[in-house]
Amino acid sequence: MSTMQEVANKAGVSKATVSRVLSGKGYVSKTTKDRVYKAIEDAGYRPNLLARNLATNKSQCIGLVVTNTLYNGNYFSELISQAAQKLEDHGRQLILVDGKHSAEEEQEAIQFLLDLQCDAVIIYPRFLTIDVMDDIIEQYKQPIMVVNRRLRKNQSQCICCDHKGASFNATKHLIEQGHRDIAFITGSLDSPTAIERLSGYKEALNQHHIEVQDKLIIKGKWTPASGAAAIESLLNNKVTFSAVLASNDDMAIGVIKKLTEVGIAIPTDVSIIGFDNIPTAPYLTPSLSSVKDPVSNMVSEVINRLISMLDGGYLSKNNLFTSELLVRDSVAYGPFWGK
Amino acid sequence: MSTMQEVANKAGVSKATVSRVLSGKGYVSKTTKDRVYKAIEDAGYRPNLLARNLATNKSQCIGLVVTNTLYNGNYFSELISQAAQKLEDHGRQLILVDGKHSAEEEQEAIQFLLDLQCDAVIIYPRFLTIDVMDDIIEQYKQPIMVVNRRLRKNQSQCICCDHKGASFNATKHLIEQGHRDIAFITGSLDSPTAIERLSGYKEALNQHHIEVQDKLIIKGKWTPASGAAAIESLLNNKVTFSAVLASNDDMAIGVIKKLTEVGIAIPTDVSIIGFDNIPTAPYLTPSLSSVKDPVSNMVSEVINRLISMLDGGYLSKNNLFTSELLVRDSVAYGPFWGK
DNA sequence: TTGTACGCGTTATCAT
DNA sequence: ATGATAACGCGTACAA
Repeated sequence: MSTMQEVANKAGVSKATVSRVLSGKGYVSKTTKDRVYKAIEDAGYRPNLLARNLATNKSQCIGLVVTNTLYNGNYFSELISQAAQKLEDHGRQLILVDGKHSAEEEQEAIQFLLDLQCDAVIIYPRFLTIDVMDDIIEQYKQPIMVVNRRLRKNQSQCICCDHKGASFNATKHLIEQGHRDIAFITGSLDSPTAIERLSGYKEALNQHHIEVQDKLIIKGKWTPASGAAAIESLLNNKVTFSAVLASNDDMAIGVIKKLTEVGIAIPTDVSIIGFDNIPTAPYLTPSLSSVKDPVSNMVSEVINRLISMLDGGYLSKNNLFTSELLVRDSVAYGPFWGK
Repeated sequence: MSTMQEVANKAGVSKATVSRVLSGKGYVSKTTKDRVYKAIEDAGYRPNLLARNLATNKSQCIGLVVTNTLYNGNYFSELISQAAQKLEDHGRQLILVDGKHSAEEEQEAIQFLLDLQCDAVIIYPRFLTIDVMDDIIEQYKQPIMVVNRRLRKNQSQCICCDHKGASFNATKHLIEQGHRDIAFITGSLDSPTAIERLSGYKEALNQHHIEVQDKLIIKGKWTPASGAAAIESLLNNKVTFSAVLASNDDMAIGVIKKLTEVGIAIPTDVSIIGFDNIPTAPYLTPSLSSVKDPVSNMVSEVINRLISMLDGGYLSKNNLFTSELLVRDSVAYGPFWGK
């Protein structure tokens, strides 16, 4: 409301002095300091951060771009709360902006944050290609980090997860349990993550000399409804399967819902594994096994690295995080893996 | 990177002309316009939003403050995605900042957004008292709207929901189903919402001349774990109950988990209702009935009203939204309400 | 149609 | 220890 100049007038000093008091830099006598504090109080003065950031070329803000198509999943809250917490530890503010639902809009969101002079930007891309991101990174002076994509040129600016290996291991686990007809529900195939998970599944089958059957591979769209639809199409086509690997937990939940609806006992007849497991998942899907995606670790690492670029200090070189297969003890439905 | 002045030099014109080209305001000849566009392209120019906002005293940004203790619930994603979507429709950017986990920090978050000169701020408060919020609202020139709290002084700046009435109705429904011993699990009692829901429960019992039994009222903390713990203590103390009203769905999920663990058949032996139901809930808790909290409607209304204050146009006076009891058809577990 | 010059609210570099 | 004053990058009356 009131400006620094007005405070200065009230206190009978100059703008410069008020600024010194506020920043704590430079000498200023005890008495005038008190006068200034009082004037600030009286005026109800608040600094205009736009002006400050413009002058200092710093903002203490770090931007995060996420597509709103992710907002509805379990994944999102984990991502956001982790990022907010971690940045809070380093005295930074997180600014989340909506990446909306296209590559263009994701790019606009990034540029908005950069134009706002955020100190750094984190991208959790969904539609943007790595080439475009590589370009953007080189175009701007602010550090930009990409989560969950393997960049081509700026490899130190990204963190990713071995989705293929994770999927391979999950499939291998099912095979070792004796399964041969394993249905696979893909994510949206315009997503690299979905592709990697599919290829891990295929590779595991190949390595165990089990034929990859096209009819066992159904396209999903990450949502519970698409998981349910996928399993329904399998049933309608009378495809035989004894296990399901769904490309994320939401779809696995849809699968469980559909199977129970038609009277198929989950643990006895079919084994199911999902992906992306987050902390609250055990409550939502008590006996669904899942491959934990290391979001938290990745976000944490990304932020550590950004802070180190801004402040100096921390350094690490871990670019690739691994997933962990969580086989849950069954609770409500009996043992999942007991054949 | 490069400034408007540099673009102007490249194009052989003045800053003002570049500015005119960018804003589309004022006359500028076709030929120079083209020269300027080319210069902008060549320079890779991007406007500095800090400077622009400082000069215009507008930002096209609307801030939202939410405690990160909410980030992990289902509620949050619904809230955020709704807000982002709605603001997108009006050409505004949503900026989410972390309200962290105390009244002071919530207040700091608000002031941060205001200091950033956001055009308006939306608060979904968790710890802040209405008195403090009333003060803040009067202190700043930017419009501030509060969701889910009934302000004392600035009643037109808030939107809320009749939690008490909703809880009353849910309880009444259980009573009409023949239940007499209805356990109630509260939310964190430092939350007004939790208090209102508790009082609705009590009032419904009173109105039906059913004694309020203290041993049936257990304190929870909104989390699934606390719901499970609550039900466990009831069982340990051999308290008789035939229905459970949990103050949110997360706790209800914990209740279901615990009951199934100890071998109590949910639908046959006990009826359960939760609160806050969000769109994806049917997949998470297929047969849990729930009282739908009208978050979407409230957020939508708040944003409509803000936009109208900023742009003019829309007007509405609906300050109080009502909840709706959703009794689900059971799917996996048999009929919930069949006694 | 275009250019000049000032203001936005700070910080920071000089003198004093 | 304090006060002018020049940046910061942009918008905008006003003049030309």
